[in-house]
Amino acid sequence: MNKRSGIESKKRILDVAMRVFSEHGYEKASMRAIAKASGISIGGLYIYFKNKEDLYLTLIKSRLDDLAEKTKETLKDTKDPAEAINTFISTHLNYAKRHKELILIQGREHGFAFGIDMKKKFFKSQRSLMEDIIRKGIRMGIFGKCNVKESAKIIINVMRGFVLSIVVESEALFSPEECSKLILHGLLRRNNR
Amino acid sequence: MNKRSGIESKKRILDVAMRVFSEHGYEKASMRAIAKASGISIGGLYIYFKNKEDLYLTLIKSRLDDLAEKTKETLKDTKDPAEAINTFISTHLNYAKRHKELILIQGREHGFAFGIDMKKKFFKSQRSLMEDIIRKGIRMGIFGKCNVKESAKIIINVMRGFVLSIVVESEALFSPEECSKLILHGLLRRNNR
Amino acid sequence: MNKRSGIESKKRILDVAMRVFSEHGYEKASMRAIAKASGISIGGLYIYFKNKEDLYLTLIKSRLDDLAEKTKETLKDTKDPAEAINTFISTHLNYAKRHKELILIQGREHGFAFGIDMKKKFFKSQRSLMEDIIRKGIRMGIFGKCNVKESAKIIINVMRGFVLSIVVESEALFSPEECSKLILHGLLRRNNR
Amino acid sequence: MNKRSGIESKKRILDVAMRVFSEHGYEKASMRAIAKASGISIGGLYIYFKNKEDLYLTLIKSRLDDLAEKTKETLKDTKDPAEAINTFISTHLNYAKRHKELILIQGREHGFAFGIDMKKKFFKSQRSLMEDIIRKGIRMGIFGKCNVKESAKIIINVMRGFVLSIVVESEALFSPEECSKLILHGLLRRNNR
DNA sequence: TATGAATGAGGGTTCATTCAT
DNA sequence: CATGAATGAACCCTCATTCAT
Repeated sequence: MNKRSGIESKKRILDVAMRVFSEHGYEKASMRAIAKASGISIGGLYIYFKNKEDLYLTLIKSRLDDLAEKTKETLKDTKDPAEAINTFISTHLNYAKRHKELILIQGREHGFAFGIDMKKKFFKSQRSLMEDIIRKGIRMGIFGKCNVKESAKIIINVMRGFVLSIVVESEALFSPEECSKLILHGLLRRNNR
Repeated sequence: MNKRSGIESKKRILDVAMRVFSEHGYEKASMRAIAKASGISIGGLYIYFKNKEDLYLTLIKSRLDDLAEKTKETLKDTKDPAEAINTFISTHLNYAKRHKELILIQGREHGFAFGIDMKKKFFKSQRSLMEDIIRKGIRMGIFGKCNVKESAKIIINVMRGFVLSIVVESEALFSPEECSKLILHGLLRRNNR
Repeated sequence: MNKRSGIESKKRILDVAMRVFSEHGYEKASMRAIAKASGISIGGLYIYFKNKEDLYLTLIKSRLDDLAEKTKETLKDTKDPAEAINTFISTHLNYAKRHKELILIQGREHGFAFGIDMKKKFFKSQRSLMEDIIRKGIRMGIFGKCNVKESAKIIINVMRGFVLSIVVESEALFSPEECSKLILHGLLRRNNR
Repeated sequence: MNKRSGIESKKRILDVAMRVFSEHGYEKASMRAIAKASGISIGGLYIYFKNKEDLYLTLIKSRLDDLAEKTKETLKDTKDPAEAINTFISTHLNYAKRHKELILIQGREHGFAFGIDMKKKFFKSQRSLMEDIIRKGIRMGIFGKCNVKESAKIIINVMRGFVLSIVVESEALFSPEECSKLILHGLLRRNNR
């Protein structure tokens, strides 16, 4: 009814869809509900998005791109690898806390490979970012020798676990500071007196 | 009209359901499909399980109980905290790899709080197990001082992330050894030669 | 499990079924529920009754026969037609109040002609009983001239309406005395000074 | 994919539903059957009615409102209470004969209180209409003294019984004239010559 | 562009009835 | 006689998607 620019409508739909998807999960979120909450007709949805999956994927992609962008941005002028780890972790954790919906990314509701390539690509790039940091740390003599690839994977996975715990048990949320500390120093006591 | 013992049928259903749920996710897994794959009629399913949710929850609970049992068992005669960490991690990671379906546990499908109490309870108990290990390590002077609770949370979350990566990007799987190493030693170089 | 005589079991089933049918209606009453409440296996039900319909019909018939018997009994030595009307009405109304389940008789849940012949037969016989009373009253000069058949029908229908109101709106229940009075005297004022 | 106006479709569904419900009863009437007979898809039914119950209730309400309206209309300019009784009875009986489906109103299907409030309200209002008539008759000295409320109840119940007999045994139908006569004059002979 | 009525496959679930034990 | 696991058709309802307007 309201005359809106196409772009505006599309953005509006995406915003609403994020909310609806994160509230009900992919399967239970209905196009009808998204349409209604967007103030757009059902048919209207299909003007902007090929189908439900397309809408969902577009959504996820935009969020993932956003986080990737943010990460790169923040890391840009961090020289110290230890601090970079710190920054990386807190950026991710805070982003996750702010956009709980991201959990959806991981949701395993639909059969395999549902926008999975996109997600893989995202995680891969984040992993390689982390690898760079670690490698640099080792090169600079700040970090001990270790399997760079494996370590990067592990750290990325901590973040992934964090996202999950937002949903499953909020009391499991941990602080970015403690996380950095553990990742950097480990549990074992440093016997340097 | 095959006559099978009730127990046999129930077990058969649970096995098949695990497969179907993990293949399609909760929402997309249909009772029809489970029935067919079980070689049991649709109505037959409802003899053993009140409804779909009941079937799902029973499933998850058995797996969770199993892992909890296994963990406790393995940890029983481990004296060294560092080794305990090691054992804990490899037990979980290997279990997850063997029972990829466990991912379901984490799925954020259907509205909130869907068997979530059960899951919370499980994670809480695992967390407290981990806390005990860390506390013991500190008391013995093997681990450095740290926020026990936070550290436990983080370690548990690494495991959680691992489970997820099984689905999302198998190349992100990491080795239990490297994981223990990172958790124990941290990234920073030990400056005691 | 318990060894019971067949007759005893059959009676037990009928009693329970009456309760269950009247609580849930024919369609919603399940054989399973009747079996459970009877303490008899599902299969057991089918030993005594061909099927659900058979069970229902047997039930209704027994109640109807019971009421018919009771009516005849009570009327046997009533000489005065006016008193007979009185007796007839209060017998029916009280029976209905005591056995609310009778409503089922009228329940129109299933397609036409579901034990309808039996019901017709019952009402026909009650009607002819009433006709006899009225005819006798006219013959004796106590009742005024009227269409006997029509009047009988109407009176029977008052009873039928009463049964219904038990379910639909209990506040519509009326007293047998007032009913007899209306039927006998009518609304118009008697201008015999 | 026939495009019909919403109102047209809704009306069409209601008409068909009335037929189907009255033919099979609420429980046995299936949405599929109603859809098919309406020339509308199953899903289409749910555009206009929230669910089966809603469809049923809407149906009943419209009929009840219709009859209530008709009654009031007809009674409006009837001055003589005796004639009013006459009118009231024949209006109801004729309406019932024309719309046999009204029986549904009374059906005791599904658990208690299923649109029962609506029905109660209807009957209550009809009852109070009848009470007014009777009271007026007494005041005018045309009717004898009697318990107004009870009498009204009884008369309403005659009508109710009539509706039922349409289904159970059509030969029990009686004429409005005879009914009015009985209600007005009673069975007893008037002893004023 | 935009609408929303219409579709229809498919979902979870129930239940009368059968039959091997 | 008695049991109750098993069957499968049928029920109500949802929802992504289409298309005449």
